[in-house]
Amino acid sequence: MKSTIYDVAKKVGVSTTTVSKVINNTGRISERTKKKVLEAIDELNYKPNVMATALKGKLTSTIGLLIPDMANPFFADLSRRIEDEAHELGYNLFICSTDYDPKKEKKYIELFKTKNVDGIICASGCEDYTSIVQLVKENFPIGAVARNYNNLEIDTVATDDFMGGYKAATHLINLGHKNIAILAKNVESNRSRINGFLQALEENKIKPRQDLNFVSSISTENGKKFTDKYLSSPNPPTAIFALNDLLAVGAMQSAIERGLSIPQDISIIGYDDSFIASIVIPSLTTIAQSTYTLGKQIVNLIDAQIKGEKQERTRILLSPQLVIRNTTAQANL
Amino acid sequence: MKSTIYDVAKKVGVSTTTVSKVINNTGRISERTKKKVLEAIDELNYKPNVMATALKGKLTSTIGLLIPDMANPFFADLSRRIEDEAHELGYNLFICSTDYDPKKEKKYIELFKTKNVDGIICASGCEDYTSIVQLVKENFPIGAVARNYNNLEIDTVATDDFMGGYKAATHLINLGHKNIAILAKNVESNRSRINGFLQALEENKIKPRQDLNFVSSISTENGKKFTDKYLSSPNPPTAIFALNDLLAVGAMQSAIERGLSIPQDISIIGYDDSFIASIVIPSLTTIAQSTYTLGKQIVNLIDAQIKGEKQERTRILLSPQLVIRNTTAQANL
DNA sequence: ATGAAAGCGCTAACAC
DNA sequence: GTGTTAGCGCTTTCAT
Repeated sequence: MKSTIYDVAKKVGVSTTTVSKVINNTGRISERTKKKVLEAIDELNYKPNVMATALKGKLTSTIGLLIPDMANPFFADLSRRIEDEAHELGYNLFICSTDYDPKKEKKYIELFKTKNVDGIICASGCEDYTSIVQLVKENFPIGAVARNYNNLEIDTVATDDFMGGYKAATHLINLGHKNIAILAKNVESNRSRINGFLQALEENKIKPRQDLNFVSSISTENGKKFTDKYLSSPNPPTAIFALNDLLAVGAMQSAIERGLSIPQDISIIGYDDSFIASIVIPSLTTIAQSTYTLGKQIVNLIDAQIKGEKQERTRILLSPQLVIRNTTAQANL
Repeated sequence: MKSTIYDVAKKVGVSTTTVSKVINNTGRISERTKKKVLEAIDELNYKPNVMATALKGKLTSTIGLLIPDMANPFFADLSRRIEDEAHELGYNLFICSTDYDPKKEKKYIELFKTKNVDGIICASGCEDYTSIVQLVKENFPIGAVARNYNNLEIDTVATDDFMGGYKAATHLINLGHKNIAILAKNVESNRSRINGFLQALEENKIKPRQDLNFVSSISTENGKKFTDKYLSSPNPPTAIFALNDLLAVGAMQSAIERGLSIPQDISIIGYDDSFIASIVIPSLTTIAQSTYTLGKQIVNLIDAQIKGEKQERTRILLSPQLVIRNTTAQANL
């Protein structure tokens, strides 16, 4: 049977109060009894019952993590980084995949609350983020990662999406591309990237294509399907900017199936620099977001918030990096 | 402030016992009061406090999941399936990555216990599984997925590794390959696959290569490195059996870098059929394990165990499927 | 420096 | 059909 604080108290011959005090390092306890209590705890292999502690209003050392989909390599990677840093700081993680569905998001947030999580990290990027707003209002410890809610005062660690789009476009433009198609899902982060992309086009007096259609979900299948459409249009692009590596791979498949050589006949650039970017052949030029920094920073921000160490909110915007590999080259005009 | 069972009781004008009874559907309550209580619960948006319920010895509706690495696509996928089925049944998931380290496994299991999880699903596959044995002894609800502890009486859903190895070898042998190298990590599941592989070789009177070296960790880098070694040996293989798709991709990279054509010059077969198998070009022939079935079944098994619905343990062995794509062809002798 | 006692929110005998 | 009461394991005043 699991030993309780009573067992420890009885064994040492003190009250549970005393034991509680040495555990929490509160009040004043003589070195002698402290030592004896510690020994007893060790011998009995006593572990405080989190349920009971939580019931008394203390923390549970648990964080809830909301992501769109664990099976998406970028988020799998990000989750792993968050997990590592969270464990480092003594937290356990509840992870829930929302599939960009605000209903699921809401349901999971309620779940998190009934389970008394100390804080919530949100990377889910639902278009309707009413639930998040609500949490902020309640002053519940919450942070956003890889998402940038501009109008919300919330701890944030994200990459600069506008800059990412700008960098991708600039790279392609410098290679002589003027006819660039876009592969994207219609979510806020992607719209920012597209704005950055358009800005670079404008600065170079290049008129954007008018046939942008958003994919319904992020998958290689959709990347392929939409690229097929672009390539069979009357005015096929010489380059494709995919706002996710998975979509980029779909674009590659489409091009190859049509007998096009990458990057000689068509340039393709992805986004995220997930591991698949270095796996595909030719390896994918892409815009990198550091899941490591993203994960580490947000956990520390949330931790500080939970501990009440800071009142003001912090917004960290990381600079995305262009990683040039083998899917982009001089435009073949 | 969050409302408690007392608030509900007061509002309706009954005792907390009555409220508790309608919540748990125990005892006998008149339809009239039942209805009134339910209404009050709704109005106050009352949610039972899990901590308090758990303290009374009830379940927490939480399951702990142990996997080697969330960033590994196979396990990311499996986790997602488990997550979906678990939510379906009303469970929340704690996920921890063990990196095949028994120390971490032990630590996380203790963590799970202090957090009062109802059960644990283990896919971590540590060589030293003392902690798992201990759990079984304690009669703690536990199940193994994608792992087959032969000598342990434990709920299990796994694919038949021996059969998987056998099928891979047979496919290659039928294509005329006699000189096949292996890429694997030295863990139990892989050793079973290799045994199946060797069995097929023996049945066809083919002598296995003697230069098998296990990789220290599963990565494309290691797949590439070890394939480099095989291909520069005096007697390079005509086919490679990689016990993980990631390793297979590394093998592809090595072959391509040496100017070999796949599958004309060398055949490569992977394992798992994770999404990367259909992403790489040429797409990868591989042995498929159904993460969907694996995940769904183990969660149901654990659920039944938690609810005390079954005493005997079940071992489900799924049949792995050969998925022929474009990296295997007739041996070029 | 230590302990008695109340109470966190809930459930389960047991009584009526 | 409903309520009284004790207690799950712990923390925290408030005494001493």
